[in-house]
Amino acid sequence: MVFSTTTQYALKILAYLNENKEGLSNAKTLSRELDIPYKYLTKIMTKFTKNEMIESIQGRYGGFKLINSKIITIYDILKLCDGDRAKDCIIEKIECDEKKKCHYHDAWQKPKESIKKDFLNTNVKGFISKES
Amino acid sequence: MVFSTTTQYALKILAYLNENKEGLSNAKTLSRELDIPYKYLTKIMTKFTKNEMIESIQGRYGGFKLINSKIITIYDILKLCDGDRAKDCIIEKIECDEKKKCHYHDAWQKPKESIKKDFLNTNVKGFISKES
DNA sequence: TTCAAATACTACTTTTTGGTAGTAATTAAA
DNA sequence: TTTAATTACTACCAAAAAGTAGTATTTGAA
Ligand code: SF4
Ligand code: SF4
Repeated sequence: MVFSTTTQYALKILAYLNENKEGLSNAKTLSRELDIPYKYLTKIMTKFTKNEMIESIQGRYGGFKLINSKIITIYDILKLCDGDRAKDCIIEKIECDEKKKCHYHDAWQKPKESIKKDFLNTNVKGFISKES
Repeated sequence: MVFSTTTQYALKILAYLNENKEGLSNAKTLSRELDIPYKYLTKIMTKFTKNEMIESIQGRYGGFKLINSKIITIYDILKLCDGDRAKDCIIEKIECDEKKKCHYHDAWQKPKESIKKDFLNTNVKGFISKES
């Protein structure tokens, strides 16, 4: 179980933007402060912007900031960064239900629930759970 | 959060060997039954054998089987398959303690505990927890 | 209107992971 | 002792992720 480099970068970035809610953060600063390669960072930022995860202001004195009204969960980030790889199940058999479950299914349930509830399904800004 | 292809293969293999505790399972069968590329599988198996995770019998009528006395946890598999990538923390800041923790630390605790206790730290053969 | 500093875009290179190919070594039954 | 089926070894190839380079576009202040 692994968090991809890109996901780790993304989480760091969002945490930073959350700290700096009021102002704009520019790529140069983010790169320096978070120790992320500048060019790689800008690539990620553009993707975020396109997916309306954050807002970008172009031109001189531009930068990035969180969209105040928007709830972003860690799961949203995983999906965006890792795409298909971010799945709920370890083994990924095509057919499985209660009757025909794999060796790991039961052991996987508790961690899975905890991940979804406490971790994935919470807002990045301050961690207020989306539901329940 | 992602389980690498190799880890997924490994888990499937160990589950299969566990089903077939009595006999030997050979690479050809494992490859066919678990839908894992034959050559890639044999590569993994050799690594497992070298790390004494399983036992291999060479030559005709050979194959692989679990070592009865041995406890293998899912975490052992992760470490073997993913090496350095398998970590306990998402963000991997170098310096962090209770006083200086990152944005995600608290939200990460519960899932982390559950993963370690219920999932990672349990024996692959039937999931008897190693400790507590 | 000019210009400097910022994001956006396109294309490439490097590193890591996943997968293949071919051959050598091992083994037990015939 | 021969042989066929098996694991082990070495080397390579392909695909994906991570990182880099250069240029175009945008923007607000001077
Ligand atoms: S039985 Fe459960 S753990 Fe196993 S493959 Fe299906 S969903 Fe995943
Ligand atoms: S504070 Fe906790 S979650 Fe954050 S980097 Fe450190 S150990 Fe990881």
